[in-house]
Amino acid sequence: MPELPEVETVRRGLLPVMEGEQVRRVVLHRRDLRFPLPDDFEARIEAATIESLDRRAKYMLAHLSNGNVLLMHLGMSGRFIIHRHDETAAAGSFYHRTASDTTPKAAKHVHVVFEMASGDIIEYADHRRFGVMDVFPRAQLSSHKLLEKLGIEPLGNELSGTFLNEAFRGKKAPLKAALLDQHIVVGVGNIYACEALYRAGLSPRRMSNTITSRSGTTARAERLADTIREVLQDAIAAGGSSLRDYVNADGELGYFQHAFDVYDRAGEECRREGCSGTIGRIVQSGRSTYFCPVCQR
DNA sequence: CGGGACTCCTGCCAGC
DNA sequence: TGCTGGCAGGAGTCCC
Repeated sequence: MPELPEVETVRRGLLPVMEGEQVRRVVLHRRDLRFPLPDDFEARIEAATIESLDRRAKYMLAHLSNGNVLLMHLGMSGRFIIHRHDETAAAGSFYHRTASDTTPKAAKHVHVVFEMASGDIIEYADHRRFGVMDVFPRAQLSSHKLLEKLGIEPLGNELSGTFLNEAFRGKKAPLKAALLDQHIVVGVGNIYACEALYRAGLSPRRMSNTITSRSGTTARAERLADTIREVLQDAIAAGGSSLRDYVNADGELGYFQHAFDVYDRAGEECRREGCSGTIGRIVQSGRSTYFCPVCQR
């Protein structure tokens, strides 16, 4: 599932075909993603050059030379498929179709196509249509509804035990729910919330305020801040090192399945040295939580 | 205002 | 074999 590391890896996969490149044409097969695409979506993008492709939380932000910003969110099933322009292809073939024609899963659900001036084609497929795209003037960036209330980035200097101590003071929601709350720390989804809590040895059911104190920080808050960052960094490193696999032969930027310690491991042995626990699964706010009831307290 | 339930959507898989 | 129901999950919205 696309959490921050997957979005970051997809962003890096898109850089070579997007950054510094001009969009020739935008083709929409349907406009109803999670929110309807604005009527002027194509017009705001066509002929513009993508000056940079950034990430904020789980959103990718393409800054366009015409002053607009293209916002893209993968939702749960969003995928990009890259068709590199094949210069060795026979004249007349605009781009080299690959085996993705035979990958019905993604090909069937291509909703947005960016035809680049380079000849490269970038397709966005999203069978569940939980993904989001929008285009708006750069001046509206900080006030954009989807961006303005986002919490801090987990990979920067802001995330610390002190920050979590402050954010979780007086917060009664379980730690798992607090980690999923994008208004506090962004980028953590269901999988990495489980993994971070496991590494921190904290129960997902523990009330958030129980890892805080009036003194400004606690050992548990420090530890959790560290494991959030580590879990995400490790996943990005794994995604980056496997980028060639990640951008598969079909040009599809898929989600690399990382090796998880607890996620989807219900009934299996806890991997912590000296722990004899068995990974359990519970449901919290409608979502599966995996954890070790023995070493997570 | 905080927190939980509900909602969007479709593919997939277990179970009958 | 084919249908059904449950599950997956990011995040906005609604309601208590």
